[in-house]
Amino acid sequence: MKSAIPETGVPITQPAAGNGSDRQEASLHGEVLLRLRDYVVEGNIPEGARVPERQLCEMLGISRTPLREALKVLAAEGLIELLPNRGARVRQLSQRDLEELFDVMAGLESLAGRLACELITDEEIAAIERLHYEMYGHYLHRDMHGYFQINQQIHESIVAAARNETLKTTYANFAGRIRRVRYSANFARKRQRWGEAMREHEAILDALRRRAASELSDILFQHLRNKRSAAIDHLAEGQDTGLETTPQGD
Amino acid sequence: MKSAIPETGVPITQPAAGNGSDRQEASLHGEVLLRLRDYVVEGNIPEGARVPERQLCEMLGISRTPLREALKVLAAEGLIELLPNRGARVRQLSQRDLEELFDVMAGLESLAGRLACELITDEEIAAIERLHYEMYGHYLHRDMHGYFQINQQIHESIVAAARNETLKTTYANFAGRIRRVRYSANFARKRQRWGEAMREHEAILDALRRRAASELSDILFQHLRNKRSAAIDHLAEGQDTGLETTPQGD
DNA sequence: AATACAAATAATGAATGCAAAATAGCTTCT
DNA sequence: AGAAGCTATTTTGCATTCATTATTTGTATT
Repeated sequence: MKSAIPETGVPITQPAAGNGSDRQEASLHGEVLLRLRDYVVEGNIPEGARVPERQLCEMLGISRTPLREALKVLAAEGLIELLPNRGARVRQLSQRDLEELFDVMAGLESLAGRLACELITDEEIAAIERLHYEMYGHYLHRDMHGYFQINQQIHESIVAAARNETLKTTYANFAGRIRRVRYSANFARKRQRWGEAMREHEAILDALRRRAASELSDILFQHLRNKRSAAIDHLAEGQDTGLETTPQGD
Repeated sequence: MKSAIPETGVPITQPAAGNGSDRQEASLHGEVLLRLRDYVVEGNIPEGARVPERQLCEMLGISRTPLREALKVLAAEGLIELLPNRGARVRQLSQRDLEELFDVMAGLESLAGRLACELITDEEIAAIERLHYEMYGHYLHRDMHGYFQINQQIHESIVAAARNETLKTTYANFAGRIRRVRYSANFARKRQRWGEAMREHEAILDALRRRAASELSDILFQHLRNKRSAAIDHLAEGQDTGLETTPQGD
């Protein structure tokens, strides 16, 4: 058998030349790290599958040294795991792993809400309100995809309003780990749960307007907890196929 | 000038032989990573100072390849930073960085408390109570060091009671980043603040006994927030000397 | 004497090379 | 035919080497 990795190979020719998002890294290993991380997060390699060094080197047009450095970092981030003398594999998340990840995400968002209450401006709240109503529109039209997009933006806005770069980075890290599952989980959302989620979002907005830190913290945690349940349930159902059926549109 | 790094060099002769704590890593790079992390966390290299590859290679008795892999990981963890073509430096934390780190730690402990309320056993609570009274004894005897030790144990017990390995790992990561400062901050604790901290701990224990998740979450966050203030104030005072005077007993 | 310039030296970043381990393939034996 | 054992190939882990960039040292000039 060849390998399950699609050949999206675009060699790194111009290190850190204006390639879309302005991620800083000028060094080769930095470039490799960013590209590999995306590559894995986007689900280009099946869960549990080997991450073949040689093939990736060819794909990226580099030697093994910077690639291996990047792999070590990805392993530290929890995206892959390194088996001694047996190479790297895409980390397979057990149900328990997912529960833990969702809970930590819930804790981080809960913290973000708490901190946001301290310094958030009326303008920022207004912007979130606009997003909220936009999302409500998608809800009414039963447009799951649009809803999901705005939903993400709202949560990211709250994290941004916390004015804590460390928190933001950590949040992004965990978000990457569960991205595929999360997407899948949102599609699994039952109609009833969807309505609940909308109500929770209204409560979030309300608490935010009143800068009620503790209260917002509680609501956000519960909100994420409920998402967790939906996601876990969904996965438990489709356990056999695992994540391979996860939509990867974007 | 030679270098500011003390020669604690003990070459890695027996990879993962029973060297105290049972840290798994069998590979060389893993060994190096663990040792280097401790080396940096324990403050053997002054803040902002270069991390000389060659010297560390000699000290550890390895080549540059595994060392550089470890450096990449430490950079990802936030302990050091890599300047392009200019090597690694021990990350110097600005006051803002510290504020952010303390807040994230506060959020994580707050989360830990919330989760702990769900499944903590009476035995675990009893164990924390014992620690609490032991700590109270240190408080009465004005034994700052003993107090600090037990204090750490209590917070770690709460994190452990959350039954979330991901959280535990993340918590440990952040704890490592601010370890030196934290130690210093505890010594800076004024008598009045010390009394407050004891009362807060009593409230923590009370909420834990009642499994009052939201309440415990709030108390823990506030508790850590107050620690943050003490630490930041302390650092602001001794800004000139920086952290070099930090006691490093253990 | 101080500054600017230039060569020498050392450090970094990445590629290559080599030994050990794992996997695959083949043969042999029951 | 199937299992067990042995060899060949591949892959991994680390050391070494090479090119490039920074830093230091020395020299000349104002």
